[in-house]
Amino acid sequence: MSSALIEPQKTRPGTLKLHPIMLWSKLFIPTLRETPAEAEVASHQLLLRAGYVRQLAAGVYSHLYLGNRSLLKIQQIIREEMDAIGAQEFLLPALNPAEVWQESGRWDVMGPNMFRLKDRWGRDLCLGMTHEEIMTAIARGELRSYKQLPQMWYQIQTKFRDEARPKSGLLRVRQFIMKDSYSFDIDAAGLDVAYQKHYEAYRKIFARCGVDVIPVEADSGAMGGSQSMEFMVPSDAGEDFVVVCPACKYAANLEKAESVAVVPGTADPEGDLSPEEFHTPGLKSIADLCAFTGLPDSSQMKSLVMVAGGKPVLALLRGEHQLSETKFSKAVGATEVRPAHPFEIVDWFGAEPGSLGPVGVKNMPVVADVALEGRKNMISGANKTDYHLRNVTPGEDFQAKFVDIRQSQAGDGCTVCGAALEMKKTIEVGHIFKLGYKYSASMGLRVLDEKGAEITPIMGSYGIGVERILASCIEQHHDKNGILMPATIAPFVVAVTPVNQADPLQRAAAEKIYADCKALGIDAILDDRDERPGVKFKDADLVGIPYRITIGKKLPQGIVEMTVRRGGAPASEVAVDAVVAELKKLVDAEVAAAAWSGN
RNA sequence: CGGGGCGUGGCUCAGCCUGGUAGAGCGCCUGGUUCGGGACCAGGAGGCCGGAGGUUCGAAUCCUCUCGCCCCGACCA
Repeated sequence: MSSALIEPQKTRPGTLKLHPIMLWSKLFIPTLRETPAEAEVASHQLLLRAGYVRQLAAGVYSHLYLGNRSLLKIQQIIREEMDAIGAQEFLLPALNPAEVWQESGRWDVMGPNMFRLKDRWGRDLCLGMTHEEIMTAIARGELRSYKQLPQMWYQIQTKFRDEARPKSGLLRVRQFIMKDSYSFDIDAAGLDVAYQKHYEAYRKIFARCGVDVIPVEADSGAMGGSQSMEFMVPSDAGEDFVVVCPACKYAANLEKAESVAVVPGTADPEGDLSPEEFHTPGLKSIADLCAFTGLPDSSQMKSLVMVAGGKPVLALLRGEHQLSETKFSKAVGATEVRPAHPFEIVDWFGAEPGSLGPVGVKNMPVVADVALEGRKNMISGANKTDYHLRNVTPGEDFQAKFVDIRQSQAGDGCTVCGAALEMKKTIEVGHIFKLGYKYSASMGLRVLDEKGAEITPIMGSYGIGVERILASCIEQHHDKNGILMPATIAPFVVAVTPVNQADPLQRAAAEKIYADCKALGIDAILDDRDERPGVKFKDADLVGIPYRITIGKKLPQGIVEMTVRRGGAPASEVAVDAVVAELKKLVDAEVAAAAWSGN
């Protein structure tokens, strides 16, 4: 083996080399033939089998050499795009004193999700879940004048969250790498610019990493934020639902999605009828009533008793619809919302759950979903155990505030174009958020404007889950043989594989090809292991190396093979002298194709 | 936090019901034969059966407690 190969390459000042030795035989790449029993989702299984990660504890993973190489490449892409919009990279402490979190009020709000600890003096500390407080603390100490704004600061580092239930490998963990950036602007217009810049940077980042994302409108929560968008990767391994319109661009988080309910299955009975009680012994569910009355669930009125801010509210929906707690809490202006306990219901209604309805309710507000507006002569509970009413007409037989409190469902009409909406399971990989003044106001960040008046800067925060990009990329791109990494974030771009390591000609050719790849900046690994070719091919496929140059039988005729992992096309024969140039062309084309081309 | 499942060499698992000297395949080490999609033969190393307590002459196996991991649900700035 030529010793030149294992000597560190000369490094120009200021450039960063990941590792000088790229000989497979020298690297720690512990691939597994069998799938470890604890792994359920594809990305988790493959990350383990391909030797990218090992688990240390529930939701805590070690990133081994290959995993770290991919993560570093992802981080580098993020870094480039963040720098391109003028953001500045910081490195912040993971260990935070309680005080800053108490100032913002989140010491209490975060509850058991925050890792907390005490130092030797008994002082409270926590491990940072996110860095709004720290960034704001820096800003308020240093920013004095409008002339210093806007600012965009970011960091790529480990954050902690004591998840109640870590799961799905790297998809939901307790310690993770996150890119978070924070913007400080003089006014809302400035924030709009920072937000838009991040939106575009994020599109570029995800495109370059080879993950297909759907940007969706998201709920900004009870934090007073005005606008928020999530970047979602469609995948069955995900746990967030997103509503998308196949016809127009509409897409929204399920919590927030608006839609038009489908037309009821049966037209309402005509006429100005009065409510009429009927006996329904033991019938409690909507399904029971459908069977009993012979009317579809869309003719039933569902009554849910909620407790909002400590006070009862009656929520009404069409029988087949689900309540959106997010929309409901917004509708009633309460942050804390929960279903009522059965004993409370009996107390307030004098009837058991299953026989409730809006008629005659005086002791609480009634909020009805808009899908009930204009309906008439429906079925509802009678507020008398085992009795229901027919011919109940909203607005006549009871008064209610009509608001959209319904969770959208697949098949609903798009509010923009009317097409039938689809529902997708997704993984959240990024979130951009107009924070407003929450942190700057509570933590006392103020600068002077041009008139010398004190003003509070407006903030935004923008996060990306780095491991989630890796995991969701694998979720989207894998086959029976292993991971199908894009060249942009694969741990290595090409595996140079001599079939017979004992053949000095093959070895020499492989070393030359390897060296030529390095010279052209192609991240190569030379599989110099004294293994049977099948083992090398299987490993290269499993690990997700996008290109392979195989040096074998036809070398004496000056021919080697090039295999493209994605697409499953058969290997092509290429002249030895041309193969690296050919590879370079393919890689460049792939990288160029991954760039975001705009909307 | 509720419900379920599982802890036995590095990995996948058998053995447990019916207590009696801890097994297989893969991987690993040595030698040999092989060498284009996870080779074959021979030899070998490696396990306080998650932990603690109990029952018993005797516990991987039965009982109690505990810890850990996975899945479903609740939760998720």
